[in-house]
Amino acid sequence: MSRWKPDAAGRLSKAALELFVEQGYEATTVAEIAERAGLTKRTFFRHFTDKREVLFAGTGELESRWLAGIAEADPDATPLAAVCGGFDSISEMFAERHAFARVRSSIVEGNPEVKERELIKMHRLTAEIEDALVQRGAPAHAAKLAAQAGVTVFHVAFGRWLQQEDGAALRPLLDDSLNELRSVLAVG
Amino acid sequence: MSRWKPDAAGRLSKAALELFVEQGYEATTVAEIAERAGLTKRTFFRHFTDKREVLFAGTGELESRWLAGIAEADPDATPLAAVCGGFDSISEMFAERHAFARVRSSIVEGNPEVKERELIKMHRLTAEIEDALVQRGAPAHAAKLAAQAGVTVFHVAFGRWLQQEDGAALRPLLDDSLNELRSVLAVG
DNA sequence: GTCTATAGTGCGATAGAC
DNA sequence: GTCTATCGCACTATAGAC
Repeated sequence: MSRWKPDAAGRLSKAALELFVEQGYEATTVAEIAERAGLTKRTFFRHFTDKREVLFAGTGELESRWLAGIAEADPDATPLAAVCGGFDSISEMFAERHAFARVRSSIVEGNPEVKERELIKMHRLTAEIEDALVQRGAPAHAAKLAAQAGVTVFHVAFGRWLQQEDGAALRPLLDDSLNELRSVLAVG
Repeated sequence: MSRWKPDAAGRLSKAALELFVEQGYEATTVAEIAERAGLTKRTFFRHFTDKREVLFAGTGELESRWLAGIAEADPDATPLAAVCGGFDSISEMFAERHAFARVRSSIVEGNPEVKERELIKMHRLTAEIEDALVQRGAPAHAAKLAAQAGVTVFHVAFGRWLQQEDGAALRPLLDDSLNELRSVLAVG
């Protein structure tokens, strides 16, 4: 039996989301979040660099799944095919988190400073995908464009998934989104 | 004869860029910028909401040219064609600013807080392009994807243009970038 | 932990243009 | 007289140095 309850970071994230819903993001202090999680403010800052960051606890998993998907793609696959290689795994990851994702999204969209952080995270993710493609031997330009296209496809599909009332699968929306991007580019 | 020298904002921008090159962004104070422009700190903040913003004085022109290009596009043009409608005007705008753009870019890339602001500006621009496409009657999804594709194309082309030592035209790079995006999406 | 420098704000005064 | 761009000064908040 360990001395502390497990998953301090998870408990902090959960407490934070609850409080943000109850009283709003700005009105919630780090001390309150820590208290609800049965921890101290100091411990909060050991796990998260700042208050915004508690809303990005899951970001690392998206990134690692996506990059793993690229790493596992057929070495002969095109850059775009490699980028899409992680879509199955990503969709699985979100399968049980639809309600959570909707709540989280409403907080992010409602707070410009959190939204900013999200933009930066997405930008970093794009850069890492690009790097991974270059590692696979993709030409620099193709890597940049494929990475950006993949993130756009994800972003659009994810937005549509969030708009759904029910938690239907993300996976088909990713394919739809990719096909729509293709047809948008095909004409004109 | 008016009481003040004209173009206070322009003088502030110029002074700021010079000082950022000479001593770095962080090491330069707003008071120094104002002094070099023959103005006071208080006046600086009448023209720019904060220190970062002085590096985005030209952003509005890019935006207005791009949106004007969309507005002037053939009503029957596809969303993507409309998005590309402003490329001529945008290329002209940068024709005489290659050296300036390279210097500015080095400052933006070297300062995370400025880079953040740039990401946000790009995001807003994308949203405005999307809105303009919706105004033209484009379906919501197509508008979002075409806007994002257009900004990606611009971003990639602009990056390549900045890397050039000489100030060759931006225009052909935009076409190249669009064609590369098409071929990246065509396969895989 | 304290101190300092700087970002950024509020507000009244000024000196013209109209 | 009003309007506008600027100045000047006192202020707060905070990040970084020490």
